[in-house]
Amino acid sequence: MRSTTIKDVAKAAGVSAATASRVLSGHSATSEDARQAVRKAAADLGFRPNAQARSLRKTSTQTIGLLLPDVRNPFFADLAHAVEQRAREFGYLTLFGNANESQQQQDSYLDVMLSQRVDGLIAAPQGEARHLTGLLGGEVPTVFVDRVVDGAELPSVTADNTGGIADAVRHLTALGHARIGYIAGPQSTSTGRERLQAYRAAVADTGADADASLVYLGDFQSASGAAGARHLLDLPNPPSALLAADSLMSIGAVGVCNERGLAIGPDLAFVAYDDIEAFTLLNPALTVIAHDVHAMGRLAVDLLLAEIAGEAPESVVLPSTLIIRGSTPPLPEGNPA
Amino acid sequence: MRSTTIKDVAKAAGVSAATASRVLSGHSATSEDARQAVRKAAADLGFRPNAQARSLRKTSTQTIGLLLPDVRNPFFADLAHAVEQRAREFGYLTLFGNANESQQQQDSYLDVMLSQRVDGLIAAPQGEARHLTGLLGGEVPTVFVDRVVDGAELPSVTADNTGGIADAVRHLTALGHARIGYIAGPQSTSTGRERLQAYRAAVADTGADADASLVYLGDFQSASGAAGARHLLDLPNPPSALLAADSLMSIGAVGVCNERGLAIGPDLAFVAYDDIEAFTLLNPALTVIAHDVHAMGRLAVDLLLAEIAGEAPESVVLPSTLIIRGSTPPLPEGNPA
DNA sequence: TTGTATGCGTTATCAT
DNA sequence: ATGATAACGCATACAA
Repeated sequence: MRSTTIKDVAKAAGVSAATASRVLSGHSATSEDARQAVRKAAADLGFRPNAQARSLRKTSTQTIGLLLPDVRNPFFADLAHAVEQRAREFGYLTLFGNANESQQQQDSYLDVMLSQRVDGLIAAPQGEARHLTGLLGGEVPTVFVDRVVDGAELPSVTADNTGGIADAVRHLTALGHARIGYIAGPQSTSTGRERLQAYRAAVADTGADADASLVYLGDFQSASGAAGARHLLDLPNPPSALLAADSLMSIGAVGVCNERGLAIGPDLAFVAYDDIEAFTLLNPALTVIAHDVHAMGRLAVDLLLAEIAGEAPESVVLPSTLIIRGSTPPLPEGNPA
Repeated sequence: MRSTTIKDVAKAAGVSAATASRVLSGHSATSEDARQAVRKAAADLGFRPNAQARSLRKTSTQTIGLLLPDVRNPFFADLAHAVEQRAREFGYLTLFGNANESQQQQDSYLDVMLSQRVDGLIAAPQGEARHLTGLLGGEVPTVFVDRVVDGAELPSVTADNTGGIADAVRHLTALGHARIGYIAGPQSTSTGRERLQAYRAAVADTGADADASLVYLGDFQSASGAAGARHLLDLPNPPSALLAADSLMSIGAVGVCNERGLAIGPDLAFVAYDDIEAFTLLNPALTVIAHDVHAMGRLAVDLLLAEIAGEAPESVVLPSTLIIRGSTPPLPEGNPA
């Protein structure tokens, strides 16, 4: 049951292991005879090189680690796809870890990936710098994607959180909304923090109501979006517009509105973060803050490869685009007071 | 820049590499003194064992491969999550591959995973038996999930495709629909084939219209769902109900209906395959054929571990459940002719 | 062009 | 309880 090794191939081909290795990796000079014999023997025996042994000898594993908080979030699923396809173009296998929005699982995956000697790491991290840097103290080239960790001086590819949220708030206040409810992401993530800060700044800037009870702290999962919507709609003086900080929380929040027979659009304006196809199917379709996820994943890989090559790539911030749809219609009752 | 090895730890602790190894893997007997010294040295140096070297020496890698056709499909994203979490419980790392609904990428990932010497493989395959078995000719314990490959005698965890589709067709005909449009999955997958066959059988069974033009062959991606809807709605004698064979094609199809101002429910009954949360947000919410994806992923891991342990686990078929929602209302115009 | 010998980092064997 | 040594499978430096 032991799998065939290069020695078996060499023996069958009547050459030394070294020659077999040379033929199979196609590097050094080999004779036509040797090539034929070795190739035939390898095919006959179904030889498959042992990647472990190879990467023990070389120093690279041709493997990158991708650490994501939640694959079930369509944004990260798309990101995973983009990263994996791009890495594949360069001959890298993507080792995928799902932290499940949990510190502990994140740390444990980080540990495993470093043990696996991935050539590089792409992570959408959470938590604090000393935590992470303790783990990956310059051990391996790393790029942050979507999220960053303050104080960790690493290249990153992120979205313009601030601009996206500001656009959304401006759009809503321009429509006449003075009380905008905000379902925030967890403050243990940079995106959660930045977006909340941007919301507060934009509210202050546009003169909308800065009532602290208009903010609900969620956790980027659907259920917390539902809880947030309930909290905000139950307020004595409920908001006339809702803004949720990611797609899953948006789904939860919209579900609650439907339950209550609140018509999104006429009764309540709604802006979602991240553009997922299903949002265009709702009636009305949701206004969203959109990003080029594909570019994000692609760039993350490119930056990582540059880093692996010894360069010091610049971080990239991708633009956010507000896509206005039916969920944020002009208010019928006229202009803001 | 070379990472610290067990020899460095041994030297710092003033013991041999063998003793250091014994302490760190906690197997054999060691003295208290040795344990303390080695642990301290390892911590000080930030020693992280090289998994490559370890699995070269042992025969296992504590790694399983998961080969999926498309992470961006919410069904497979959920499945990936379930598999990964379950594997993790048993100390296995999941090596994840996205075949992108492409034979070629599937084969290439299979090759890489076998080279990486995964201890087992969970795959939602496509294509033909000789193709796959050529690749994984008993080399590694394997379990099929969701899809199977005919002729490959391997344990599998699948859903009751036939029952799910039959329920849906019966439900629609009971409502009075005689012409049911079907957007099928690719016939290179077992699920695509089984579901189409089930549709045909159920149509014959219930006496609905067996017009071959009511079937459109899609590819499990959103765009083909849209194309299918257009094709079917443009028929001279269009169907009064639509059934799509997966969630992404459902999304594409619903988009087309919206574009055309066709009201799902009143104007056109709709049943989607797979229950994704966003479907409950539509107005009306979609009737779906649902499955317990989490159980599917979990079971796939359990079967695989059994196989790795040398057992011969039985295949499992999970039930399908028809969840009736607003997209398939009773027809106002009375009973079928 | 080819073979021999050595080492990658770890653990199992066999002494002591 | 511990140390020296060999071996896992592969790729390369060096010799021939």
